[in-house]
Amino acid sequence: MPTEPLSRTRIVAAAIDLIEREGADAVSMRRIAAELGVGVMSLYNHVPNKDALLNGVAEAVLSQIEFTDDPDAHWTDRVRMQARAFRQIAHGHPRSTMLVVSRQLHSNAGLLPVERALATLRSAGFDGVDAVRVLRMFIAYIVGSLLREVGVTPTFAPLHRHMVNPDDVDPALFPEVSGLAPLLASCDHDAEFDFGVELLIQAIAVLPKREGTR
Amino acid sequence: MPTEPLSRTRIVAAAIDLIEREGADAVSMRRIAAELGVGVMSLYNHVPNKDALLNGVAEAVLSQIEFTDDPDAHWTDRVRMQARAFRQIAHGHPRSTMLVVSRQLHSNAGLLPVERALATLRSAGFDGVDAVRVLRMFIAYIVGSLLREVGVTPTFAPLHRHMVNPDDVDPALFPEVSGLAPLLASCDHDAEFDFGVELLIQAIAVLPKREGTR
DNA sequence: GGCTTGCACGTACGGCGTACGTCCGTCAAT
DNA sequence: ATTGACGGACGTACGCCGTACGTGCAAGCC
Repeated sequence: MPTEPLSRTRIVAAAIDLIEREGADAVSMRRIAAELGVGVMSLYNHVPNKDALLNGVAEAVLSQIEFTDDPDAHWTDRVRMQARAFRQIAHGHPRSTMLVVSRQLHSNAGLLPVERALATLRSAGFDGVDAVRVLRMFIAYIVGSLLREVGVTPTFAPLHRHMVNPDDVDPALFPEVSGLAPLLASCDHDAEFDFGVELLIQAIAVLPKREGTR
Repeated sequence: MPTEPLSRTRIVAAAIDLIEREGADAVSMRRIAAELGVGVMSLYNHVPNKDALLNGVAEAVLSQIEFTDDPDAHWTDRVRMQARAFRQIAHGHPRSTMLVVSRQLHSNAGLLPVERALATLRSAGFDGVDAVRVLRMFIAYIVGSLLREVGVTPTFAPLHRHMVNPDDVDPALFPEVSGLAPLLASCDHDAEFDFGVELLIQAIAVLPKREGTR
């Protein structure tokens, strides 16, 4: 049985699989090797160390997002589409999301979304300074939203679970929180995300545009 | 020499100190114990496990932020002030920031900022549903911004450092990125943060307000 | 004095990342 | 056909990690 030869790609795939099945904490070189039916140290023939492997995971996930950009559409639609495309990560690879947003990628995988976004914003008439500013703002919002969605950051209902009975929160100390507890306890991530995106788009749409494209 | 008795508070303080000095990776029970001149297992008399200790760190940092809320100020000013207060975390405890935003806190420490924010938004005339929505949106933006600021998330200039010469980015493939490289490479976090906050405030200020406060 | 209680501490176990050395199959040059 | 170099798979070993468990000691109570 000529088992498929080991390769960086296969290793990364196994890592992603493992993360999605058992969470990021379950990832160890030994575990991945076991998953592949291979000795631990064999991995190091294809990957310099664990950190690089995790970067590989982040890149792989990132490069899977499907940008279907229509250059003829209105720029607001294009921005909306790109934001949503990025959010696919949270759906397709929820437990890898943290990895994707928290690693500095020095490869082209990380540059493509940036390039697309900047092109869209420039085509909308923003100069370089504003395009970068707006992009950074969107990224901050999207990253924060994804983290909430995959449960890294709280909904900022610490009443997420675990304290179903709102007895734990003193209504005298926290009247608003306890009054709005039902609203805080549930979160429609789709709606929540879109609400923010629309608000942001609307906000930047009225941003005064300078002339000198520089 | 009656050395100060060990206590949860002292342990948490040592942990924060260690994180800020050497980064979150340097934190281990052994290391903290050594820092306190104490046996490793003594820590477990005051803290059930490492995870709980890290929660303690997050709570301690979170509860240090100074909210100076002026109920008479215009709500837009109050929102601005609260957003900035939260951002103090990144300044006062940069290397603990990740911990603060990524841990689900089931204590009052995490509820106080939420309570303040909700109260402010309600006083501005938002009903419960909108207040929660807007709050979530702000939190997402702030969390994302803080992570960028403390270097967890890239500026989304992967050209942050390490690739000073923009030869690594192919101008043919990434015209915008390479054209805007100087802008992407530097980031004035103060200005960037305020830009977003102002945009958000402005956006929600024009949000239609429903009547029925329910 | 005896007894309980609480805390500091040592030892030990299983798991981690990875440096290093070994072994073996393949293939080019002889 | 023989040899030699080479690349990849693997085992061993080291120094870390979190923490379960047991021991010993000092203070407070009867």
